[in-house]
Amino acid sequence: MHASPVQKSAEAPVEENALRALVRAFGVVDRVMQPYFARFGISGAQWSVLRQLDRAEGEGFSSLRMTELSKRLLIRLPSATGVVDRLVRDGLVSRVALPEDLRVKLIRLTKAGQQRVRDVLKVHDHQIESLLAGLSVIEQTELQRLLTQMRMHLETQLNEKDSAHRV
Amino acid sequence: MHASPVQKSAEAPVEENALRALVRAFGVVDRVMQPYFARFGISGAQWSVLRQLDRAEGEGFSSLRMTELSKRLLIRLPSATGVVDRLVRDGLVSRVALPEDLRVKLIRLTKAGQQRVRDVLKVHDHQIESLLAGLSVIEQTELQRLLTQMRMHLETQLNEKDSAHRV
DNA sequence: ATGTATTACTTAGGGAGCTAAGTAATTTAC
DNA sequence: GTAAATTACTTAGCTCCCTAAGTAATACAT
Repeated sequence: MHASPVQKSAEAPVEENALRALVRAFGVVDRVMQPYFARFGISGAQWSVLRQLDRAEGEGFSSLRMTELSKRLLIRLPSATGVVDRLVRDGLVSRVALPEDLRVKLIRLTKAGQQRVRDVLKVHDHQIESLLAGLSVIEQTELQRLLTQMRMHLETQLNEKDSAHRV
Repeated sequence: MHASPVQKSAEAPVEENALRALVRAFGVVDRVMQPYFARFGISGAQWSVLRQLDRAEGEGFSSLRMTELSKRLLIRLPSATGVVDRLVRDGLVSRVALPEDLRVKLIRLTKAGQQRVRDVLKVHDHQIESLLAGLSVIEQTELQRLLTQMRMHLETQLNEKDSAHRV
């Protein structure tokens, strides 16, 4: 009945804690970002698409095909179809066929989509900054390095398994 | 200064990269873990529930109520309801009413659920280790520290907004 | 004691991710 | 030149997360 003593810390191995920390941090980030994007009438996933298209414009491409989009977003093709469906429905993006290859659908920002991107960008840096205000810039850089290193490792692992598959 | 032809402010601020790194890392972790858990006939979310219940047993509680479960999992109550529904359907967990307060539903592992936890635990440490093999133990610890610090900050921020709400 | 709040949980409905199984269009192979 | 394979994308069906709106059961307040 005395609840005070010791926490009995379950000694979960360090690795488990790092992973759990990742999952939890992501969960919280997600819960903060969702209402933020909702103010603009979009979701986080939708913003990712809009930003990629905007970025593509900066690189001189006025549109992206679905495969390219899904690669850049690190999601599977069917998931991309869904997000794009909703963006089309909301008039922020349009699907255009590529004449040379009718299988390909090019996705591009509509005027409204471009405007939406501008609206978000106006306050975006500020939002991101406040999200990460709990860490110093040096810590942010370190965090990014560690996460990227981890991701690289995992992607290698994933690819290996993929090929093993095919053997 | 130097900065070449100045990439149009593409100076993607550090913060954005740290956040993106987080989102991407989580995505990849998720894609690795999903097939892993699938081998045991469960999902990642289901594993989280099973593990919490197992952990609770270790702490001397043979069951957890929904609110407690959702708090531990850092998800909202309705989300917990869904996961538990599927675990009940699959016979790994059971819902029992608390006589003193009929609003409360106690969730506990069934025999099959306990067995499933044991099956997973047999290989779990190894799996987690291989996931994080891209980082040294020191790096893992640092990553965990940074993520936790970041999460704390965000949770504070969330709570503040919640209260602002109610004012 | 009785009517109102609060609490614990579920239901309804929407977005997003996944895999597996379509459907066209294009390429390759014979 | 047609049949088979491949490619690009969509559809179907599942889990999981969310918010908002129920529904009971319990607590509170008069």
